Amino acid sequence: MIQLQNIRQNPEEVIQRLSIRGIDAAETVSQIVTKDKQARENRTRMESLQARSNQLAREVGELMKSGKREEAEPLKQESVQIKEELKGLQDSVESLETEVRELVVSLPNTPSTTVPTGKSAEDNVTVTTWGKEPELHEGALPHWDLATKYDIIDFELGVKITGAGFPVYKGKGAKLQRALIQFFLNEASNAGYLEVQVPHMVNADSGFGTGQLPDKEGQMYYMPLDDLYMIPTAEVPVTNFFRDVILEESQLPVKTTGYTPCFRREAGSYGAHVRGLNRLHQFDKVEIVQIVHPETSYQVLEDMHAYVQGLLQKLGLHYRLLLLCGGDMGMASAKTYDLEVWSGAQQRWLECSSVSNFETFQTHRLKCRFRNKEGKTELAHSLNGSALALPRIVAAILENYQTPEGIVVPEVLRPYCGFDLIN
RNA sequence: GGAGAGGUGGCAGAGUGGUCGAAUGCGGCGGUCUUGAAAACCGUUGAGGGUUAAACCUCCGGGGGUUCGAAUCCCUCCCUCUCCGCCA
Repeated sequence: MIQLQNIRQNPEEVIQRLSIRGIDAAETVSQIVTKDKQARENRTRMESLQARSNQLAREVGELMKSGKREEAEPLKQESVQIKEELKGLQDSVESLETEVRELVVSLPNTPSTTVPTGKSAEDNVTVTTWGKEPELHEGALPHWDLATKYDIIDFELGVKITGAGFPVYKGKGAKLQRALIQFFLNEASNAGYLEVQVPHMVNADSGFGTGQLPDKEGQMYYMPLDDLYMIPTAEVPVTNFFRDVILEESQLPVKTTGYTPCFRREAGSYGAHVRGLNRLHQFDKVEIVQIVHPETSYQVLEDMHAYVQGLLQKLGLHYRLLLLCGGDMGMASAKTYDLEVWSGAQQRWLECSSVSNFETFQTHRLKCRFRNKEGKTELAHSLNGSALALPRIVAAILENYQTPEGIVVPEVLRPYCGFDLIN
């Protein structure tokens, strides 16, 4: 969440920054400022009463010790009175602070000044495009037909055992999937990320820490019996490693990578563009996460999308890099790049990675700090990116590498697959 | 699922209802000593809020209660560990 201190000190700037997202936060911000001021005034009074109360208790203690029970009586009386007064004050401070907190939590992150203003995907900026459209042979098929033709992904079987959006990968389809995971993890390790395996369910605290809760509750599968959520991305468990952690400055940056399946309810997103692997309830993804010094986070953001581009290039997939406009970014992000891979048979771009700098939005919620040179604790910055999300990569590989003889496996994956053609 | 134990500062581990934010040990940091290091010794070392700086306030799993005063007593919830059962 945004730091209250920022709102307090620069309300105008916060409003201005949020306008990059196309939202008008003036009303919310002014409410926050007003209520915060009130809360602080009440808190000051409350604390001076508490100080008096503590002092009285000490004095009573002294008197009791030295046997002067009678002399303690008037002090006790005063203490009881203070307690009466305190009760109301405490309630008001608590409710005011809760209101302030809820308002602050409801605000999305303030975008970086380098983020283009805009409301929807149409205002995103294409930064670079790499490679070119593959020339497909006559009768080229979309990946869902290829999946059936070569019997490598069984959507119907998934429907039977679970439901729509839970495909079953079979044979070379399953092996291709495994090869990609292996390839991505190895690349990440080589780039200095610590590989981890994490739980696929998280508690509510973790969901809050990375920004999924309370706002995106409906996007996660929830198990009420145990009060746990299926992870929508490895970002959630991995970033929460650093909840309530104070790092030494010398430990930064902390780089972590993990493969997990991701579970998303995708409520209300059924339609023409969700066929095949385009949008699933369960999919595989390798994620990279970094906790960094605030001064370096924007450089790291550039490094991270460059790293992801490297993966796509090694796979030989035509892609483009987008700088998201304010309105198309997730609420926790200060700046996001998306990578979209070209889907040859569908003739459209598919998002396969999203790389974001959250600045202190997550670390503030997580209380993830580091000790700076002055020896004071300071919020770190967090970033993450998909490296990569598998289904759309699989879709692109199947479609773009198809030939009349079968689907050619990209060179770099052959050692992992153990075959070079799907036929 | 059954039975029991426990949740205190980075870790370990004390704590009689009354200067306890909390003994002690380890670790960390600074220093003395040393050519250097180790050892030894001395000092220092939780977080958040607040203040120019202090004062001061909050926090001993969460929430509620008793009391002038709660880490300590009561209620409640959560979590962890051990044993048994079941099981990959």
